Amino acid sequence: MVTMADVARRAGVSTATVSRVLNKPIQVDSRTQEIVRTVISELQYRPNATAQGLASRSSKTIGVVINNFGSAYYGRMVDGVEHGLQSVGYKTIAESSRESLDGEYAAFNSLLERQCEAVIVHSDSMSDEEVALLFERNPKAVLLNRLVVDVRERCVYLDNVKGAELAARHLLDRGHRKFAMIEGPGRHYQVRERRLGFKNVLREAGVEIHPKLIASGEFTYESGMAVMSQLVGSGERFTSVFCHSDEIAFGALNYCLEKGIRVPDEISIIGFDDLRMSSQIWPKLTTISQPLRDIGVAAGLLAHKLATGSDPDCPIQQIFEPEVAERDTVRSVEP
Amino acid sequence: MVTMADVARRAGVSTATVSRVLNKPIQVDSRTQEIVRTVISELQYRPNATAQGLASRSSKTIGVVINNFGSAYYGRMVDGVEHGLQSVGYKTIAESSRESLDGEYAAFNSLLERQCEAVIVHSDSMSDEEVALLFERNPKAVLLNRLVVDVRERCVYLDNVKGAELAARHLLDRGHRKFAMIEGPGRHYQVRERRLGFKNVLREAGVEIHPKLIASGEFTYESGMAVMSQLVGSGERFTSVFCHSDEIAFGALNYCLEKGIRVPDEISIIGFDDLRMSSQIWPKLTTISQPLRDIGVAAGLLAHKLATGSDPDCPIQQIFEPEVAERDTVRSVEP
DNA sequence: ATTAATGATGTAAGCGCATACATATATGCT
DNA sequence: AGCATATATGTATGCGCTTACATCATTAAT
Repeated sequence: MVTMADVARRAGVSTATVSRVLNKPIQVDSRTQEIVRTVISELQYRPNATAQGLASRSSKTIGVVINNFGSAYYGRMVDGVEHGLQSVGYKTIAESSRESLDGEYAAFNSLLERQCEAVIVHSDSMSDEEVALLFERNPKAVLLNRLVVDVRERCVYLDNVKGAELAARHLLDRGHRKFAMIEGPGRHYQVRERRLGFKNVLREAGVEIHPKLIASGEFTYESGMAVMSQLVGSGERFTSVFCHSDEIAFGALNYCLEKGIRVPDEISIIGFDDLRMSSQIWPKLTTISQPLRDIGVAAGLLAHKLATGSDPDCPIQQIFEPEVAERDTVRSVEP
Repeated sequence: MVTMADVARRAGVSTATVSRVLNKPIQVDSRTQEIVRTVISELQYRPNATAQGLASRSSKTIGVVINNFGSAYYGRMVDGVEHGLQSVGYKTIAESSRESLDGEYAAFNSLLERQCEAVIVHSDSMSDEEVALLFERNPKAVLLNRLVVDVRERCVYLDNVKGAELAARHLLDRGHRKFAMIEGPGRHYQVRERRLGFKNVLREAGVEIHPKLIASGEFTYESGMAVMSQLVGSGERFTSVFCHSDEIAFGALNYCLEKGIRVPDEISIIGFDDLRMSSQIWPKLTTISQPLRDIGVAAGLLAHKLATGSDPDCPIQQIFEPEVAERDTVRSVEP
């Protein structure tokens, strides 16, 4: 490994000067700068970021913990985080929790040990109380796509209640009165919010949803399929179903198509997330869209702000608004 | 920040002892171990991985450069890498190239500066020569899901030629004789391999493919749609189309469905990749499946082997075999 | 010409840790 | 009791870098 000392020796200067041409070039004479630069490239010198971090007590990196890398949902957000951070000269380290509570803590700690100056957490397994406690202990933490009121100033998230309200109104406006809902697992905070928003609107509209037509499963295709089958077999009739995620909606949709139930003619389906695939299937899924990448960017910038204490030029958006992506799986019915 | 010295002082031992209870606990008396451990948790001490890395000259981390985080294709592999490395006590840092050649070099260098002991590269933009040169200069590099013969001992990849051959035979066996092919961008090595494999089989079978029915675009849904439209409009008839990726196939499929062309009744479609979505759409896409996650795991282990020089228990698989995922977009025709 | 200010560079300390080596204590053996 | 060995701990150096401070050479101001 070629070190700064090697460069310094060969260039006939001190290591301090080498360090300066790398970090504060204004302070050094342009001629010596040039010498040092050529030596650097001759020797293929590469600064040791580890040593830089130790010496400068700043790693210029921010961590993010996600559930896994395999799903595009997390990927889009990490993409955004990296993009936002890059614009301010910071690096990103993503670590996955492997879908477990312990994993979330482990990843969080690991990122702190790696000297991340702040860490962004997408927690699916912690309770609100656990999040609040963790954040109280760690002031340099940002919560990704979730709201915990005790630490709301460090949350960047979609308004899930509003998203579910949009879904409900969308169906209501198109004449639907017989609803079903496929929820995600109750431990997820999004599930509680989306349930709330959906029911709010129905209540206001004076429409009932039959208890048998609310069922829950995992946030997966397979689960969506299974739960849809259960709903259809329940004996209760419904003209539309609100799925808590697009993955669930894909499963529900495919169940229908396989069973010859026409969508949207017999049953309308509306999802939540607006994954890229949602507009690439047939029929195209009507869903609630959330700007995952933008949310990631904002989280990155907020984390950077916490890390550096610097105030950015423009305020950082923390609450993002969902929209209805109106496509082909919802039709109008006679009320 | 609480350091080792703080712990040592409070526990009444030297820093060396603290370091030992963390790294080689066998060497220290169980009673002092306990004391140190309680002090550690009292003080909430967290070892500084940066300093550890500097002092031990080993970061125990391996880097991986991918095109982006937003697509599940890369995500699956990163997932595998992380999984494989975790099993040997190594960490992963993924960095994206933002889809550019410069980005690939930048990410590679950045990972080296961050003291990764090896780096795994998924390069879409470098030529074979560029890869070979880079790898010659950097012995601790692994090429992900691509073969460059000059450095074949450091490649972990799918046999793309065979994959395309499988696709061709699958169609041939079902009576198809009029083929079309939608290629990805020619700069990608996979494209060259897949084209080769497909043509190989057709040639052996003595079947011609009309030049007008070979078209290329990007590895995207939109491009697949556009190119399919072009193919259909070409005037040449065909009963089946081989798409170089599932994304392309999704586009082709949706073009057909929107235009009322029945799949597979009028046109059969076969893809390549077997993304998770491929079995979650309707009709389910027949495609060539590649074990992305396993490929990632293997790449991680190979990188670890290069980094440590240690030989793993079992040999590391470098060539992975594709399979036909037979589903609902290919039908048999009368020859 | 003298002094002060400015600019360019060097000196040296120290970031938090691992580890080779030295030391001290306990154990086993004859 | 005396020695060799094993076990437990401490001492001190250095990993590669940044940076406060010191030094020296120029230049501007008086």
